[in-house]
Amino acid sequence: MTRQEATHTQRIFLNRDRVLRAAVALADAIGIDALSMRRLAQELDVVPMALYKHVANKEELLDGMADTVVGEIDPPAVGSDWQSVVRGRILSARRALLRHPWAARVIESRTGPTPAVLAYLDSMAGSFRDGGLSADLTHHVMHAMGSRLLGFSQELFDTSGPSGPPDPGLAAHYPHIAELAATAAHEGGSTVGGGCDDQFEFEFALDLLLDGFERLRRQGWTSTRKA
Amino acid sequence: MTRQEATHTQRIFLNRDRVLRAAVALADAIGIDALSMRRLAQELDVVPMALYKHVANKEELLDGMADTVVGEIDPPAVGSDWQSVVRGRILSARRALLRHPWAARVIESRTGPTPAVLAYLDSMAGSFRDGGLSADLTHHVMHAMGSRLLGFSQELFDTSGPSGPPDPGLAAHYPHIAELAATAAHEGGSTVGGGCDDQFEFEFALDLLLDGFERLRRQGWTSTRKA
DNA sequence: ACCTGAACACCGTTCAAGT
DNA sequence: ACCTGAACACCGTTCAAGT
Repeated sequence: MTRQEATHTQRIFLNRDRVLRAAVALADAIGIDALSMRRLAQELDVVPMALYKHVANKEELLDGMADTVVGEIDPPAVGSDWQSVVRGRILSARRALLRHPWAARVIESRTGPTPAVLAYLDSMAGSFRDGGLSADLTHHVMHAMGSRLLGFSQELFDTSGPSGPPDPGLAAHYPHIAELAATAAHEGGSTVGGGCDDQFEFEFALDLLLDGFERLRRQGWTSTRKA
Repeated sequence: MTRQEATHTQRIFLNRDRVLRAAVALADAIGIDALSMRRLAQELDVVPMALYKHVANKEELLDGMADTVVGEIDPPAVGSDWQSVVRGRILSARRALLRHPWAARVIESRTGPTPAVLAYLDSMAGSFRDGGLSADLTHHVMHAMGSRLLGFSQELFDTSGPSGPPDPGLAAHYPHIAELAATAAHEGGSTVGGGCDDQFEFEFALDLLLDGFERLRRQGWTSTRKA
């Protein structure tokens, strides 16, 4: 079959990469809950079962989508102190997650780490070790960071959406929360309903942790449990 | 209809509480993925549509299940320093989540905070304020804690399951991770495959954060952004 | 080798009807 | 008032068949 015939009949062969990239784009467009094998097949002008030649099942599709997003994280910077390297990489991971709002939930739902996640975590562990943290401390530091290593905000609820005017009943039932909300409104400066500055909160928590780790490193901290 | 007749015909009327308690018990038993409206109805010896008189839809059922678990968290201790109060409450929340392994995912999937979560967060904010943290600092501290306030481990993957023997190929591809795994194996003392001490890692991260907050409080920290 | 069609065993939810 | 039965519009996935 010549290229012209292929173009004419619109028979472009599927492959794993095309499936994954279409899945990522579709999830970006319609949300992860609306992404079904059937809907994805429709997007690729193909019958649902055609997908199963390139992906064992939906879980494997989600694995591939997670790895696609993790693959977008920038490589580590060189020639900086370890805190800058780690900080910059995590902020890059956060930007990747913000580009694909469904990605955090998908990564979290994987039962085990995918190859790209393992590679990323290995690289991050290397950055801590290169910065002079012991293997012992690096281990606990990686656990303490947890999903934040991949740019997860770890907030309880997505505050980025439309927050509307503050509920007048809220202050009566939840006085302390109302007080904090008022604080945010004053600080934000811009729109009152806008709520919190997610980027500020993310960096506040990140820097608090990194500073804590550096303090432990300087103290020569080791876990006190028996060997 | 007398009570005997009611007993004989097994017609026990449904109500919201009975539905929620059955849902929690069923999720504990068969896992959250297997919990469907149809399966829950079957457990209650009722036709699926009977549930919709007591719960608007499945989302509202999940809301109720989340609040049931959050309601199990112990009240705050009295007469201690703020760090002990907060720490004890969060460890209680963690125990509740460990009793209901599905709960973290369900709470996280709620689009907004449920009433029990709001009440809990308000109470926690109060504990920080009573400890002498400013409203400003308390606000950022609550964000920094995020889901950890409710006992979430925030780890990337569930390390508590059966971890099996270490993959021999892992050391070759991911040398830094292999080194950390070796550290954990030595420390754990007990079974080599057992992996990490989740409780230790949780308390390590928690105490690091609480210590950081107390340091900021002593310094009289305020967010430096314009008012 | 790669794609198709029909079917299976499920979902959450509606609607109109029963008692 | 509370529960039921049947149906609708979906799922992920199997299997045997097409080309």
